[in-house]
Amino acid sequence: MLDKNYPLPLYFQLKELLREKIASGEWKPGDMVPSERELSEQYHISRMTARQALRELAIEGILRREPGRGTFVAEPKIEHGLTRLTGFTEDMKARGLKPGAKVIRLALIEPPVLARRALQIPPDKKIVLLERLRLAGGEPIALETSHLYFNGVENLLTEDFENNSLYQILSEKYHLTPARAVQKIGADLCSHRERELLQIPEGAPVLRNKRVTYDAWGRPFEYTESAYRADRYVFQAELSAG
Amino acid sequence: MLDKNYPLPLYFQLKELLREKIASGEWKPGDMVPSERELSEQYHISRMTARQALRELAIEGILRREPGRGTFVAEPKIEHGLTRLTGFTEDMKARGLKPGAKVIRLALIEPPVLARRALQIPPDKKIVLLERLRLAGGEPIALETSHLYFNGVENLLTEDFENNSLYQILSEKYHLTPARAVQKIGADLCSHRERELLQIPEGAPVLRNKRVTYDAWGRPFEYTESAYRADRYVFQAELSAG
DNA sequence: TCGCTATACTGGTATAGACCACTGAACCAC
DNA sequence: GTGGTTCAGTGGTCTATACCAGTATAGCGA
Repeated sequence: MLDKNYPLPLYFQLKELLREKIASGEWKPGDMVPSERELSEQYHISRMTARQALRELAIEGILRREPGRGTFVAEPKIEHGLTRLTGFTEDMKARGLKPGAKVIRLALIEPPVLARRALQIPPDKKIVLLERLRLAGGEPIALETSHLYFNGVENLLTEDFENNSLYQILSEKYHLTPARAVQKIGADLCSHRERELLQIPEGAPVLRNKRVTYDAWGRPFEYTESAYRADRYVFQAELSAG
Repeated sequence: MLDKNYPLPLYFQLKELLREKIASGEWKPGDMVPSERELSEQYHISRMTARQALRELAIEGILRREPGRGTFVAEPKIEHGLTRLTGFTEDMKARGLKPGAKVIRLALIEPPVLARRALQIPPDKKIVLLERLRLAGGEPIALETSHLYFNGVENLLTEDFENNSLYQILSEKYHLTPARAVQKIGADLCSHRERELLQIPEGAPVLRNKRVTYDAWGRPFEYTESAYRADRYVFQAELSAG
């Protein structure tokens, strides 16, 4: 029941109550929830108060309102995918998998052409190349080749990239936080090298991802090419109009 | 001024009016906008109506509300690199290519399981299946299989989908505008059927895309599976932090 | 059987009034 | 000056009521 003397607003108490009904499974996706008028009568509150609770739950994506029909429990929300900028580690955690990494190569090199162009690197400058086999639940998922370029990038050569997320190290030790990224996603057949490292059959498909990451001032600092096992990984994207 | 007889709701008219003040630069970021009570007196509307306009603009990130102080014009947003929701036609035009389509199948059918689940279709209801070979510059690019379900969907059977965009027809004739979509992008090898239609070699990779599209009320109305030629197409996404 | 209409719902919009907690400034006593 | 009180103004919450357009259905009439 709702309590007028409780410090929390009535509409907020009602929200929690409705949320609980859905979380407990008493109301299932697609079910109609009581109408605004029913709720106002049942809990002795005004229609506008019931309305505010329903409206906010609808904005949160928990309910779905249909004029003339009623208010319904929405289908379970799928996690945000593409629009949020995350690295492999955070990505895997969000999918409920334990992320891992095996460093294959970590070196200061002359940048390849694509990286030089993407990161706008002047001639004679070197970059750090970090190649890692990415694991989830102990299984190889992707081969990640990162090209990094910023002031003092050579300090990265002594970091431990097997037990730490790249973005975590960049953020905590170098005050370099990714603000924006552009990525291109394509399909391809695996190369011989990828075939061996990812333990997939010859001629198996892979998802290729090329990503350029920018800091808060719009400076590109990371260009990463990844090859994901197609049988273990899909990109998820949420699009919106306008 | 606001017009009670105008078909658009008063709070909506007020929103547009306030938006205009901000867009024109009359009100700058950080400025305080008139209080709810001032607006209700000035435009001869109730406080709740003014409140709804202010609340929605705050949700959109255009205004910032501070209890006890007032409502202010928000600082311009930094992010907003959201992926835009478009169909194949608009997508190809944006890439500077001439889009085309060849209808392979257009029929009223029992929905397959995946479509039934995605579109929340009750038993015994039929849907429209539209299978098209999509072209760009005369060359086959993708095989698109759309499942459509909404009130009056059977009228789609007489539409011309070779010379008109699906979203254009839905929007203009059925007042159905896509507001949100969730898509999953993966890689795979082409099937025999795709191989023939897309004119690619056996064992060639394809990009697979499964998309569920929702209208402004959050109702799913389209579930589309597409297979893109990997040698002709890449998805591009812009990500932002936070 | 088919199509229409009346009816009872729904959420959306709108009004008018009320009290609350909080902010900030003016004021006052020390 | 400093610390308190008062007070007007703000957004937040809440009640009660009203009408609208859209939806679903039961029942009637041809």
